[in-house]
Amino acid sequence: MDRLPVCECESVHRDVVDAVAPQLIQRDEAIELAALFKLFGDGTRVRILQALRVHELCVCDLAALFSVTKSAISHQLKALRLSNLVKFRREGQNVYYSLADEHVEKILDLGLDHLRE
Amino acid sequence: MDRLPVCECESVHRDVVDAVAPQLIQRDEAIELAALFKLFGDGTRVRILQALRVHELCVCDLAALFSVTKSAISHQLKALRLSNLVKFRREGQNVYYSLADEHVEKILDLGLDHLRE
DNA sequence: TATTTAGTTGAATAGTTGCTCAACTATTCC
DNA sequence: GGAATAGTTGAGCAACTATTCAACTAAATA
Repeated sequence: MDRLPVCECESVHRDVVDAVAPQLIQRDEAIELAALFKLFGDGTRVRILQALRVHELCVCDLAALFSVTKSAISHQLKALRLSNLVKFRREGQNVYYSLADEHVEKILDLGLDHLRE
Repeated sequence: MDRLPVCECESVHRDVVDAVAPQLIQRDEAIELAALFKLFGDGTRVRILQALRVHELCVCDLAALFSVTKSAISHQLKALRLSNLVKFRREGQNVYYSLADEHVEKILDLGLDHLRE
């Protein structure tokens, strides 16, 4: 049985491919990883995360900082919340958001390093 | 003149917002940063990058590894190439791709750390 | 209880994206 | 030069995404 049902190529470097294949991450894990980075892949979310590393902020503060609606901020915060990139606490009518852990900051910094190098 | 033309909120923590605002990255830079992470935000591209950290590979090899067409791989490689995440060399009919620098690996590792912690 | 403000949510929409297909270029070999 | 194979590219399409809008919940205050 052919091990390459889709690719129409014939010049596959069989030895290299066979050596690389077992070292790859699983397809499902790759998709999870991509889903994580996807959260960093939007200008609004990146700005939210960068702001939260300076100080915890409520939805209104973030909306004011970026001149967007509370609704837009809240939608993005929900996505960040569901993936455990931010945490929050309610105090009266306000909900204060902050970064969930230091991974988030490290990822942001590495990205900036790459851009600025 | 009001400094917050869009946000309809009234409970903005003016002092905190004013303190945070000057520490934010510029909007344009946030968008660049998001564009960078967006490249890591697709399962196929993440798998390509993970494969290339093991060994340089030609388009055919990648297509075979993931059972997708050369065209799909080539489109994704183009995106990665344009953002300098991968480099390539032609040898005869083959074009061999490899990672452009160690930032790429570090970002991938941080992402995996976050998932696996 | 009624009112006000902060925040969330779902539906709708406009914009983006990843893949497929077909046509194309580049290189090798005859 | 002509055929074959590797790779690239652009158009088209289906799936996804970020925002807006309107309706909703939650807490404070009178």
